[in-house]
Amino acid sequence: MLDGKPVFMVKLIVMSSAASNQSSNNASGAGSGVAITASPTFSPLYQQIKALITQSLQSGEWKPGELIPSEVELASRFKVSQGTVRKAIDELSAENLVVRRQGKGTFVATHHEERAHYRFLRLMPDEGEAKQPDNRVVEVKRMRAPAEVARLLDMKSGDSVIFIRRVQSFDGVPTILDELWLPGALFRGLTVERLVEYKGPMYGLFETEFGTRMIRATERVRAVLAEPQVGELLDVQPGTPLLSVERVSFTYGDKPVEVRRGLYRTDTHHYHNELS
Amino acid sequence: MLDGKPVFMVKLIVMSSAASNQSSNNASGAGSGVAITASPTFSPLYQQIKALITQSLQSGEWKPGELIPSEVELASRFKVSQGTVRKAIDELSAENLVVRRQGKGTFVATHHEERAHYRFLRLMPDEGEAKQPDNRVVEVKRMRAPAEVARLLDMKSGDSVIFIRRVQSFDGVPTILDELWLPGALFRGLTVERLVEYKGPMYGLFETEFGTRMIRATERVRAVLAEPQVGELLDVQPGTPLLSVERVSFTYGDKPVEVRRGLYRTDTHHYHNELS
DNA sequence: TAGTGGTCTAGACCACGCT
DNA sequence: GCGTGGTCTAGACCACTAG
Repeated sequence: MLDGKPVFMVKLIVMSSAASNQSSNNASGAGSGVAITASPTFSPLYQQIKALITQSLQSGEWKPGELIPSEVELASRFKVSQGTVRKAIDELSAENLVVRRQGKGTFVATHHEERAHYRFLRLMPDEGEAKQPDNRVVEVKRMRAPAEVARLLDMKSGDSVIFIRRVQSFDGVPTILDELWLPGALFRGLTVERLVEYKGPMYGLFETEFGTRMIRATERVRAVLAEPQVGELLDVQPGTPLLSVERVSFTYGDKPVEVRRGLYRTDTHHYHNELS
Repeated sequence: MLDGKPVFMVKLIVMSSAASNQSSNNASGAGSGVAITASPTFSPLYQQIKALITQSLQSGEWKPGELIPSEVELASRFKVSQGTVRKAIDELSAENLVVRRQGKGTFVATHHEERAHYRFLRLMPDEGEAKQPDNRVVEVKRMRAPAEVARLLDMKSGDSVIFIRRVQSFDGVPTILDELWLPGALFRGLTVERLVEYKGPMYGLFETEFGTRMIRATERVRAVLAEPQVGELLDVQPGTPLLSVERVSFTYGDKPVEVRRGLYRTDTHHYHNELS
């Protein structure tokens, strides 16, 4: 593997009589292969394989929804055992980067699936099943990044961002007011028309049309009072208590690519969370 | 394993020439051992091992903080390979029921550790490191379960519950007002004195003094306005927006054992969440 | 030095989905 | 029937901890 280009550790394809094996103090727990480290930071083989697979995901070699090579093929490609590849994919699967389907193969995760639609939407109805909201895009414009947004997006203040404001309704009741800031360079060509035309989750649009896949996010939730302008959009009195949800979303390499501020009505819905 | 007492599947210790192996249509993927099922519900061996270990945790055979038998010993006890035990413990570890420590062994998880203290407290300061709050117990009393509480605790309405009200402060600022309802039968003898005396997290007290370990919880978060009585306890004006966090905590076997309603000030703190 | 969990391998069979 | 992921085993060596 690695064609002799060490990252942290070089795995030598030596099956026996390892002459240069100076019983390293920092080796992997390999069985048949022998491994030594080039630096004090130890990294198991399966983590290196995981990193290599992640690179292929990030580079677009395997696109969302597509089938990736089977475990046996990856094992032979990387010159490791299937078990090692398996452990790497286990972690990728746990991180929702990849989805395994018994009998079919392993697929790159995509936001175009039922199961993904509610992964980032924690607002649930108090009674009954979760439903897909209706979207109404209020505004899309290009602007200069406010200082706070620029800081969160790891950009310079004043850099170009795309700003979106939209309202989501459940059963005709406006419930979520979202404001989004996206790096202008990544989302060039995003217009109100394309947003409105597109059916399905917005992250699906970002993934398919702009090649940016949201992987994880952090949220900060607060209680606030509805301002008059907000009250109009959400059809509530000014002073109504609302949840303020500040989200920062990340793509591969922990790169922030979205700042979102949502205001949620919680009279018939609640923000659901599992602690474990 | 199981001494011939089948749960879902019987693992026969037959190493070769399995005469009675009628090529079952629903067997485990065993290598050397042969396995057949007694019912149509298939359960992998490691899941059965996991269930057995969980039983020992639940029964108190191994108490919180204690070392459990090593993987090799469990493997020999259950007559399976170490790899199978390992996979079972992997899952228990992922569920925070157990903590692995390389070179030392596997320990029963406990709320008496640094790492556990913040597992169920999602309120974080906007700036700086998380700190342990100061507790002030306002009230402890025995009462009859309100209908809603009884429903959530899987009890009959009117059954005895213990009610606790307390205020938690950060840097002297009252920030959290908690109201708790606990099943009276499980927490008999819980008094305001014992709560006040006890240093450390409340779940640690529950675990040590009452033998009930909280494993997971669900929360429903809403935005509400401070009532006058609440405003006094949290030192805010009536009408101040607060987070309302309704928690139901579960112990082994998904049994609900706590209903908690927290009101959080979010002027200098926020409810933190990771989406992945 | 002994014992524990952590990594890695090789090989076997099973459940599943498709052709 | 074949290929995929899922389970299980046996054995090896490594990293870490403690006596």
